[in-house]
Amino acid sequence: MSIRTGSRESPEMYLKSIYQLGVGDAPVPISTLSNRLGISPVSATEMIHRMEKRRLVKHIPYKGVSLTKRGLKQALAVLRRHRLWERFLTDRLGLPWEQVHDVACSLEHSVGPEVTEPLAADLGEPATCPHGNPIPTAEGEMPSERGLRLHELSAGQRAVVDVIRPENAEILEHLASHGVTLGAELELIEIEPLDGARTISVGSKQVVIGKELASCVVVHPIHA
Amino acid sequence: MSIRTGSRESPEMYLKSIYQLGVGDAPVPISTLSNRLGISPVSATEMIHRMEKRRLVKHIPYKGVSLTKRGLKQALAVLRRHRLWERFLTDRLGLPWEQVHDVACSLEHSVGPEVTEPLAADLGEPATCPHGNPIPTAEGEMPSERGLRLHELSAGQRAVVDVIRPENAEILEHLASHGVTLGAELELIEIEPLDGARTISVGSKQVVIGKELASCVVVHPIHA
DNA sequence: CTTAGGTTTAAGGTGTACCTTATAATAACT
DNA sequence: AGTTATTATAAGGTACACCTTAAACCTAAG
Ligand SMILES: [Mn+2]
Ligand SMILES: [Mn+2]
Ligand SMILES: [Mn+2]
Ligand SMILES: [Mn+2]
Repeated sequence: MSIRTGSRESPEMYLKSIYQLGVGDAPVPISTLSNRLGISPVSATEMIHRMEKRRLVKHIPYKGVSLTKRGLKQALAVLRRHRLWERFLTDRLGLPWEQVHDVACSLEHSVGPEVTEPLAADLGEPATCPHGNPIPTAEGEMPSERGLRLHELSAGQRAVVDVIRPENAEILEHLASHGVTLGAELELIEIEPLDGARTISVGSKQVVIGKELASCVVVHPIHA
Repeated sequence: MSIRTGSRESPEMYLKSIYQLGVGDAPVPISTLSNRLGISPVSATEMIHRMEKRRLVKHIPYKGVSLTKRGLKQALAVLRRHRLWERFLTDRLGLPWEQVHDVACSLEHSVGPEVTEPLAADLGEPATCPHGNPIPTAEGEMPSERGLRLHELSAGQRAVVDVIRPENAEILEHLASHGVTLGAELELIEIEPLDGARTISVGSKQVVIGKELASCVVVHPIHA
């Protein structure tokens, strides 16, 4: 039977986080990483050392970590699995979109391409996850993400919702309850001068959304 | 983010194995268990001790291990997940039946009922896995398995294949290549007096199968 | 009733993945 | 240049899940 647990989980989560925290080729400070993962900086450093031995990351002391070619490839593979499973959970099983992220975070470590690719085929090779984030290709190419954040719109502008990020259950649920879902068309009515809260109209309703929350919504402007 | 790996895998594999090795209420010797799992008896004993603290098993020294109510419930839940994933992999993704067992053995530890039950519904609440083994119900009831093994048939008897067990890739592949698949109708032609090899006819062909292998095939006799 | 063989415990290790509490080293800022 | 805050390392732990070798123990068979 051979049990061989292997535990790919933790290193894969580090890889994914490093990828997602990185902007351009700037190294990610270990503190940022440890913070995101909810792990002590000392433990994160330990893990980074182990991963460096496996040539998954490069650590420049006092600067941060960056992915090697191998690491990047693996990170994108995990991200692909994650988003494909999310699609499966919503499209095939009908789970609510605010719930699928956590489940997918567990499934993403459990299978290889022999399952992922047939799954992608069955789902019709989707380009994005249910929250609008692009799915890396099987070859490890990440489609470039373009788009404005909602808080970057100016008053009077109309736009369509493309992505919600991060994929936090509370955020997703809250936005959805106000009608802010993928594909929704909205108009920015006004910006509160003091706290930066945004009043938007979506559907027939008007909603007020804090600047913080507004920055979670990625849109593309339209002229109507 | 909270990484919390938890590692349900190993204990769950022990539970599943104890369930499958148990006949009736007889305790399973740890040597049998350690053997099945490919783990040293000392390590298995260690694990059993940990599981006993969690009230998953009861260990009677020099006799063996048996599942507690809690342990049994969990074992059947794992088995249900395993067999549902197998069905998913064959029915939805079209993976070959000799390959799905190993993949399912990884997936079975990754999700809870919030996924399993919608999955079961999507699959049409199947009663058996692709290899014919019964799927425990969501309530934790195991449908009783009845049926003769192929090596228990006498010459001249006709029967239909219900289950192949164990779900070993080589065994499955070999049998399938001879036309011995679920639902196949066969007739036992003769039994070799010396080594007990069975000559059977299946489809239009005649095949010789060792006694060992014949015992992996569960059938129900028919009168034709 | 003895004893051989299967079973358990003891002892000491490995590697992973986390923790805390220091202390050292460095980068960036005044 | 000196101070401060961040970052890294050192040291010592925990828990899991495996390993080996050796001694102790029980059971069941002879
Ligand atoms: Mn994950
Ligand atoms: Mn998503
Ligand atoms: Mn398994
Ligand atoms: Mn099966």
